[in-house]
Amino acid sequence: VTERALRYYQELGILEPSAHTKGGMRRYSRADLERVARIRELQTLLGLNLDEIAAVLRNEDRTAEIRAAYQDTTQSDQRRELLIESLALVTEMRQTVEAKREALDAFLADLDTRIARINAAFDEQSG
Amino acid sequence: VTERALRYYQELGILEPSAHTKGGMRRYSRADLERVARIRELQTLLGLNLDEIAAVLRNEDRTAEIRAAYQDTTQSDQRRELLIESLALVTEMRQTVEAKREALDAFLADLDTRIARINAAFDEQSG
DNA sequence: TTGCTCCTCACGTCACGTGAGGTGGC
DNA sequence: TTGCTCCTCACGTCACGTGAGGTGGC
Repeated sequence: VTERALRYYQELGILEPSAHTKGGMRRYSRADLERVARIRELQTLLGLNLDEIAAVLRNEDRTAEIRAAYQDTTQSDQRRELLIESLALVTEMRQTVEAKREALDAFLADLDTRIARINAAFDEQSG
Repeated sequence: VTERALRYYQELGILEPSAHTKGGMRRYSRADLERVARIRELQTLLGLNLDEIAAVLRNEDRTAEIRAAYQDTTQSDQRRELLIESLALVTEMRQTVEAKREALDAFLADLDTRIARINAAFDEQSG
């Protein structure tokens, strides 16, 4: 992951360096880098574009907020709303991931039959 | 998959329409469309770029050729070479797919703990 | 103080998307 | 014969890659 990518994520508003030096240099914390890793994971594993990733990250940030402010019991209605929203989003993502995994399994099975076929051709040649 | 994509694949030499009308219109056979499906599968599931896909397709085309010309026993040495090459390529692909599947499994497990956590928060709220 | 790193434009790339305008076959 | 489909440029887009040239902090 290059400098350019980090700047591009910042430009899109999905990654803000947690600190700047007085000279204007961007400082990335460990949490920032984990966020970068999350972005790349969502890109490569699920094939999401940066708009979709922005939506996922927004939701994850909000649920993290709820968890952090769990003491204040006053707004339990709003909290319930956010829990419902999170559950819907995560469940939806789970389904797409599950579908992708099944497709990958089918792909693997196909590769295995190819390998078996090639080995059979070898045997036929030797025998 | 749009017209533009088909033309682009043709431009790169990875998909040639199997026939043309006298007027110059491209005719895609069922085998052509299967090739397109293969291209998309390699793109979306494995994240290969069109250069890498070209290499995979070249190999698959050659192994298909070998299988088709299996009668002529004369060039058994060359055939063995191609079998070895194919086995290496398919085995390598199998490993990357396996790695991807394991990553997806880990991703699924993470989603499941998130779902469980949200449900626990619901229970805590109701109880 | 001197490199060196980081900075901001800005153009290039890959895999197409999307009209713009024109010819030719059911 | 008349639309309509397919054709070829050609510019736009997304997610960066890659220098070009300049300032500022160990």
